[in-house]
Amino acid sequence: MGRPPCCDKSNVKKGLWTAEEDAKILAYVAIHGVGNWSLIPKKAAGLNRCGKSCRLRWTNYLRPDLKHDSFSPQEEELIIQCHRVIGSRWSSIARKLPGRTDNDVKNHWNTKLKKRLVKMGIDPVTHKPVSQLLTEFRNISGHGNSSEPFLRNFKTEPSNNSILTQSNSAWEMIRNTTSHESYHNSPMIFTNPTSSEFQTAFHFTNHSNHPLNGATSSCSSSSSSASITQPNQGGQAPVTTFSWSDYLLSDPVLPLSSQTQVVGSSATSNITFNKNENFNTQGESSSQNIASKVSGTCHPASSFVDEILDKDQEMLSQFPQLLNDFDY
DNA sequence: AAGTCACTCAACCGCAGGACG
DNA sequence: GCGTCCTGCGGTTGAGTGACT
Repeated sequence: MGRPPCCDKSNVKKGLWTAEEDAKILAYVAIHGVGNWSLIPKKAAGLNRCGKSCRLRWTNYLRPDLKHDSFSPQEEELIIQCHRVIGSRWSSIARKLPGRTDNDVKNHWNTKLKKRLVKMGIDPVTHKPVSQLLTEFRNISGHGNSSEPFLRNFKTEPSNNSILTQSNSAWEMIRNTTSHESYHNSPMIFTNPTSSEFQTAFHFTNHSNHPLNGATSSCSSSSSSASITQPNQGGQAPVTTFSWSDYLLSDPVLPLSSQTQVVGSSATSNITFNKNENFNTQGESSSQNIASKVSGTCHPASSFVDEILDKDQEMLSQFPQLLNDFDY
């Protein structure tokens, strides 16, 4: 038996809000304050809206402290940096941007920033250059031979065409690819971005002196990506020093600490997170899933997750202020 | 001028977690 | 411990609109 609906949906208005409805919300808040949204249909006469819908209207549009102008370059850069570190935790990102809502940030990311990164050859999920992802994928998939049909689907020359023609994320494709058959059938074409494109990209994502640069997380996004690497500057070949593929393909008997080196753990950061933030739930299950698919055993993946958890603890212990900035 | 397409963004949906009785 | 209510969150949808053919 499921949970009953929050209101009688057949009797409730949906869709865009009118000025009159907005006025009723404002009047209700002025009298009763924010909260108890479920009481609105009873207390605000003539407002035939679900309380949940009223709360959303207030939160995303009517709140007096909201900005309604377009995002500044500084705000956009902050969104990108935050997304690189914590992924699609829009409410957390929005708290760093006064006057912006999670919905604003999410929409702006999906409509502008994600596309911008893709155009620059940056995977918007991992924030790594697509070429680097492909290199790593070759390493873990055993498709290092360029004569493989899969790799022939990837152009390596710079092109004016879009970087990713059919996917928003190279990593998405890699995640979704579970057999050689699908590799071979993949119609996607990847191209290497030019150096200038990379330089433009890293204007946003990798200032060498940017205080955010050292910030790494066990889960760079909500996806299964879990590599802890820093993109290189200026279009040079990126150097992966800590990749989940290391765990998937390395000898599980050897101590992991001797096989990997984590970058950024000694750097400073002003992107900070609450200690209660659970970065590992999705990444853990996903990486284990990938591990099962790729290696047929879960040992390397669980070691990988353990290592990530350790590194998270290490990072947080080094930067106590990390525990305070994001409120949940 | 009309039709189509792509884009934006407000709003909806389902789920999860905390508070409370 | 359990059920209910409320709130918050992230993903998704679809109406509106402008650009393009």
